[in-house]
Amino acid sequence: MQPLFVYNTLSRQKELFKPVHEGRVGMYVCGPTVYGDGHLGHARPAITFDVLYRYLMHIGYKVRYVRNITDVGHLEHDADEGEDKIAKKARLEQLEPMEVAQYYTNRYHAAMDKLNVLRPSIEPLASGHIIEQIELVKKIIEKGYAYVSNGSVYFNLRKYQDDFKAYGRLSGRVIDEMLSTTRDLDGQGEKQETMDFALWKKASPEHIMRWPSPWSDGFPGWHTECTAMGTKYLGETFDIHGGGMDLMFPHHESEIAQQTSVTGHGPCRYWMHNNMITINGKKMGKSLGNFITLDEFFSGSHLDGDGKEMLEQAYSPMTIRFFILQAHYRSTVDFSNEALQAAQKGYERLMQAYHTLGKLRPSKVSSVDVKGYREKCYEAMNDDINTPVVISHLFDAAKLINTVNDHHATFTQSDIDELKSLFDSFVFEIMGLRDEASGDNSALIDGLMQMILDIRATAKSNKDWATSDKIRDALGSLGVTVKDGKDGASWEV
RNA sequence: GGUCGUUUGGCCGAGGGGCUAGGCACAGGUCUGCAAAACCUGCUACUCCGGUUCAAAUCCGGAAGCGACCUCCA
Repeated sequence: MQPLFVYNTLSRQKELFKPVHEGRVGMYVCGPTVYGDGHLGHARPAITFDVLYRYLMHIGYKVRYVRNITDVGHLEHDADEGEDKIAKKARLEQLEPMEVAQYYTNRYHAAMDKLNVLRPSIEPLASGHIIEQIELVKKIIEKGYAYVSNGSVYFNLRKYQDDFKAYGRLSGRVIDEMLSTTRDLDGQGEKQETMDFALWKKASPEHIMRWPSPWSDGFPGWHTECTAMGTKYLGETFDIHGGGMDLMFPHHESEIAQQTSVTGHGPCRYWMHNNMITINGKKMGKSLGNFITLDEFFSGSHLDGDGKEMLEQAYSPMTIRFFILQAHYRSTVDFSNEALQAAQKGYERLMQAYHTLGKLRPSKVSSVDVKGYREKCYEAMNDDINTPVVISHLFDAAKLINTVNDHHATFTQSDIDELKSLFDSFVFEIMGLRDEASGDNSALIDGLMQMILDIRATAKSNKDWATSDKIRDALGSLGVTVKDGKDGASWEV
């Protein structure tokens, strides 16, 4: 088993990963709120934890990966009055709330499939676990860490903090100070302290998403679903909880509080957070209105607020995936056309090298050392999933492949096999890249292309440039590039 | 205002006391009827100011820029 080190937000350092149950991993990642199309920012946690999921399986773990769908809706920050995102969208579009949720869930799945993000083991819906959330709230009340106020239930943060002193540990916040400075208990509405957060919220008459509960017809607070569903499917203590950095506070902090108030400890051993994607240096997000949806990337059309086209071209799903993997998950990545185009070129270079590898003829002796790449790639992955370094090693391997192809070095068959296996493992299986160029009827196309290139070779040997150029141009207009080399012509789409 | 993080070459982006990151772009060369690809060569950077050290982009202190989260609000 590879020694995997991951950065634990809780301890602020890299720790050797050791699962609760040997050989098995329970992983929970905060999924999307389905009230709008997924954008580039959604792709980051999905891809980051997809690679972690793939890697854990690759090194031999049996993984249960839970990623929720929030279809109950968090309240809109700037909503008029206590209306949640999904309910608002539904009202505006004259739809059932669940119709909205289903529509965007389908769209999310389609986009993730294109990005080659594996479906999690369990993808629970918040709306399907209202009972579990009510049970959770009951337990918190029983333990004395919540109070009922006018049909709503709030978490008693001060009592929790007095007993556990844990709130703020994850996000590095000093909550005690904040608590002691917010003293005016009057005029705060239903809450005893402004810091208290809702576990159950009574629905206003116009609020259309609602469920019965012991306290009121209403809906669960926005941190309860992850606690309830995480516990249900992964147990009271599981291994990894992931999500975007923006969820660290208050969402994950509150999850810890809820879970700790019931069991005396937090939900998991390792907290992992991916950083944000920025656009012109600013976080890409729904609330800022500066996001570009994934479908827009795939189609190459996005108009910004001023009606200006932001995308110079379409970017394929694998270009997006490669772009994200070329940065470490804990760094911010800034969107730009130039960076995306560089990613596309790099991705294509890697894929070309893989194709070239399949065509190489082995020599009796090897003039290079192919060993070591695999070990270096494992080393990088074990060092907190350092995909950019993995990629750099793979580029080194790609260069070597091209060198051999140009007859400046030689491979034995075992060298070729080793490199093929290296690419299969790290490029395709672990990093989840897909070869977009290779189609299904590739055998037929290969045959046709070979024939066409033979004709062209004949024309060329007769110095019939008109014919050879015509073939090349015609193929070019179909998107097929002809590349003349020393050993004859090859082609690519 | 608070907390945390970040600042690397034309661009993206790793690393993190002495040793080449890698990719993209660009320039020259090899190959080629031309072009493209590939290969070779070049471009060699760490915000600023102090300090520690034989040695700092890397550690310490300070400044500035940028960002995230928070403070209002569920």
